[in-house]
Amino acid sequence: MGASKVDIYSNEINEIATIAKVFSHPARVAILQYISKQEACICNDIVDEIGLAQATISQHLKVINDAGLLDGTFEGKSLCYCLNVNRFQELQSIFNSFFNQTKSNCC
Amino acid sequence: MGASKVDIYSNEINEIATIAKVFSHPARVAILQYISKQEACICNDIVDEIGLAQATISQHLKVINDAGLLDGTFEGKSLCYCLNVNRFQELQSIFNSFFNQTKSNCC
DNA sequence: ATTTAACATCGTAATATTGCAATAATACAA
DNA sequence: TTGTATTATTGCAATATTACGATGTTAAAT
Repeated sequence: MGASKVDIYSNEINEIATIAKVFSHPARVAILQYISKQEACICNDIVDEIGLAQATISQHLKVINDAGLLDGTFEGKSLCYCLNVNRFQELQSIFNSFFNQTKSNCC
Repeated sequence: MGASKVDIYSNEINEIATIAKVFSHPARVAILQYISKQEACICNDIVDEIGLAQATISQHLKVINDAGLLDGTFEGKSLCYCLNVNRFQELQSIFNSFFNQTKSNCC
């Protein structure tokens, strides 16, 4: 096997897991942190900053983008990757509501 | 490759990614949610509830436990898995501080 | 001491992820 | 159009993860 059995879980559970997966790799966390610190940044900056190959960074950016976390504007020949703050806060609040509804009542 | 280059990131970044990884599989999210709803539960309950093999559940429980999220008490021949609420809230707050310090200032 | 019940661990197969080099695609500049 | 710079995509190789059956382990019951 090796594949997650996605269909046996509720949508809510799958959503939490999908969101968490975005943050489950340090490169993506670093990229998000870096993007949020810059006024404008292009992929090559990220490559220099993080220390992975350009292809690898591009791949991680795709994962971040698929989660709706990027707002890109085209500026000349280079892309401006920006954090989609609304979406970011949406993920935060989905996560927090999971945390808040998960309480222990034994031990 | 296939292995994450953990050593090129800060401790904070690796910590976020490590925490997120715990929640990045729906089975673990479901297990956490289930544990928090029960007054006492043992592994076999979880197996029935989630629909994965006992060995698989046990494996996921190990990941959850390694994150410090379980408080287990032994009751006779069966284990009582409980959520470590303090640790759970600690993870929530680490996550939230990451979210809160990550803001966009372009676009 | 045996059996039974509940979980853990091991071994293994299947799939996913990570990372990079090479190559494509795109947009601007000359 | 040709070149150049920037990012995406493709095609691997290496490692990680997921899942399960089989087998251990442990503790209570008989």
